[in-house]
Amino acid sequence: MKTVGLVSVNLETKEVHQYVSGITASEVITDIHGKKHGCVAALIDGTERDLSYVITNDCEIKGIKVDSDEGMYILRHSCAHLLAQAVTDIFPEAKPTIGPPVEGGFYYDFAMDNIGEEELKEIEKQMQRLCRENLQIERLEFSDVELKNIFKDNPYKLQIIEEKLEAGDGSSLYRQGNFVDLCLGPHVPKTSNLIHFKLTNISSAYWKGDQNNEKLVRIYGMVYPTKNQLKDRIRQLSEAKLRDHRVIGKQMELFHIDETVGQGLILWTPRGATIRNELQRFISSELHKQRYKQVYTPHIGKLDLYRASGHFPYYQESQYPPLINHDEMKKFVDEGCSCSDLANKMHEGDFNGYLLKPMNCPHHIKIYSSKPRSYRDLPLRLAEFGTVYRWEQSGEISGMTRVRGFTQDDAHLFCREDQIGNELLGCLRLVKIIFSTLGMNNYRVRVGLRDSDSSKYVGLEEAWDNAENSCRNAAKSLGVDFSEEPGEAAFYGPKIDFVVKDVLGREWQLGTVQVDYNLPQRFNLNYAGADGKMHRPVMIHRAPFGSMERFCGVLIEHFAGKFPTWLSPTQVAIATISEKHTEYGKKLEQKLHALGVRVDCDFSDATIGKKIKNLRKLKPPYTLILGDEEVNNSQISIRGLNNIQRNGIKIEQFISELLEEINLKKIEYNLTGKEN
RNA sequence: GCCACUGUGGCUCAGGGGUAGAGCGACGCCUUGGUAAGGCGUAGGCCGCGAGUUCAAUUCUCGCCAGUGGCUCCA
Repeated sequence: MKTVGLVSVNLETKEVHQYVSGITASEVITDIHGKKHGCVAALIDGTERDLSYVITNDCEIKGIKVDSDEGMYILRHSCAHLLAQAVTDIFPEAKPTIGPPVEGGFYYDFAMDNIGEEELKEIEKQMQRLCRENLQIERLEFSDVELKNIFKDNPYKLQIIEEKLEAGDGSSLYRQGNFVDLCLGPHVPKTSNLIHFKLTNISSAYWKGDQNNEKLVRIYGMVYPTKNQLKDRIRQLSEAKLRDHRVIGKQMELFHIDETVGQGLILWTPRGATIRNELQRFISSELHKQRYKQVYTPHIGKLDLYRASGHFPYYQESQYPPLINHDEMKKFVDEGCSCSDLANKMHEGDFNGYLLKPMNCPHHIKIYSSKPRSYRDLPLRLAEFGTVYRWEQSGEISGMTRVRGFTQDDAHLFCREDQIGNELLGCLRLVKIIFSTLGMNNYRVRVGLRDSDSSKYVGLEEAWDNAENSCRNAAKSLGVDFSEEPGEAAFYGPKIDFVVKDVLGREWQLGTVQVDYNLPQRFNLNYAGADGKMHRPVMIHRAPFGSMERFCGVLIEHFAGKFPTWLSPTQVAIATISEKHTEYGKKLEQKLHALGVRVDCDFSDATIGKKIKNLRKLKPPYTLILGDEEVNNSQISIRGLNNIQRNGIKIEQFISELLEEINLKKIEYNLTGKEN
């Protein structure tokens, strides 16, 4: 062995250690951190390497801990290989394609016949066997010619090799037992490192994500360094399932979707409508404070309006087809006009039908232009809970979060160029008030800017600079993390999006604020300036909730149905011990109802335990228990949703505390204290 | 839109070529009970819709509709 001294710098401590050339990364890390170093790979001179990597030169080395983000990705990636090994063991004809780690887990796509749940179990078992065999995972280097020979039966891998050749990335191979896969690595050292895994579901995908390509079987899974982490995640997922707004929505009777009404069309049942109504009242009062004007506009508009706005020509695919009037319909029928003729005529503007509005802006623009405007009128802020209809792809539609008819808490601000900054600030302030009132603090802000391809965008360069700076400054003023994303602007202006993270870790784009130079131009909007000349206003579109439907869906999951009292469809439930207490209960119900409190009662002859159990399905913040004790002393006993109990409360005290909690829109249930 | 899977009383689900079952809920009676299921009984279903195969279809096949998980798209 050569005895060349080599320097390795431990990045964490900046200490310098000397080793004999030919030592592995693993040995170095063990020397520095001890045997239980918890590393799955090493970062050597900034490049991720296997622990078995042989060091022959001076370098900087740092262990990659399994529970770091990088370490988890390596673990997941290795587990994807393990999955592929098990699948090819059981189904020799299956051709592995790609299997990357993703956030929360990994997947692998195979060209093979469809499989079901039972096969999935079989694959899991085989993976477990392979883990217990504790196979070494080793890296092998081959020339491209050799690689092509190894994968000669797998056209997908061959394609990848070709592309890698082109990119000059070089290719390597990883082997565990009799299984080899094309991969750059790094990987964990042994299959036993992967034992805490679970396959989660089977789905389908297309080669390279293109539906013109072959369809592949995709298997998803997750893996963790320890059994407890895996168990925690499984528990978290099953809890998240219980929070699913589609499940809770049914249980609490918040909304209904009926296939005879139509896909993606929400029927707000009374209890859900209550939540929506409270939210709308809340936002209306904030709009009033910010000197918005509320308007109402119809659900349809003439096709020409949307030809002028550009919505009809550019987004026809995602709209409901236009409506046409009786006379025209009759004329076309008499002419023996086919559907495609009709479509062509519509497209060419031969007749003027109506469109279900895909956006509210054209209507609001017409309100703006309904009379001459001067600079003194600006900013003009027009708000509407405006319902719009869009033809979402059928496979995309889901619960309340992806629908075809939805109501935006929309507004359009018409302002002067120099007012943009202030207006944006106002918009963001509004969003912040709303989110913080609802306790939704896990969100991030995305500022969408233009990229270098100027041909994609309308409006003047200087105007864009101004708008982008205003967006940036407004986002900064919020005091939350924000990212600037070039290329994410709309063609008509930069935008600020609010992305909320739910309990499952999924992200939902809710609120949005967008600057628009396009529509004022298309509709030739103007105002008289102080200089006596006509100027063009700028528009800002903004919707803090996005849509009432999606927002309520996300809120249901956010609160797991346990809404704060001011929002809860049932604020107080009343359960009596026996028939003797019904009269007292009814009086109390009337009193609360008269004060605007939403009450549900159970005066039936069921036992108190049963009544509580049944009422709990409505998730009322407070359940009042009324028996002899309470009736005789003009008292109540309160049982909270958190199961905390308070007895012997005077009715007047309860009412004043309850009303205070509702009026202040408190998030916590104050009357029964905090859960332990 | 594409792929796979699913569709049985209000809800959750079992069953399966000979026209249907459970639990919860609803309703009625008994019970008058103190904090997550008291007892007994009754009603409720064109087994998603339409065709085909069959002596016979809720069950098998095809088409459609809808839901679920993905892919793709999202002004």
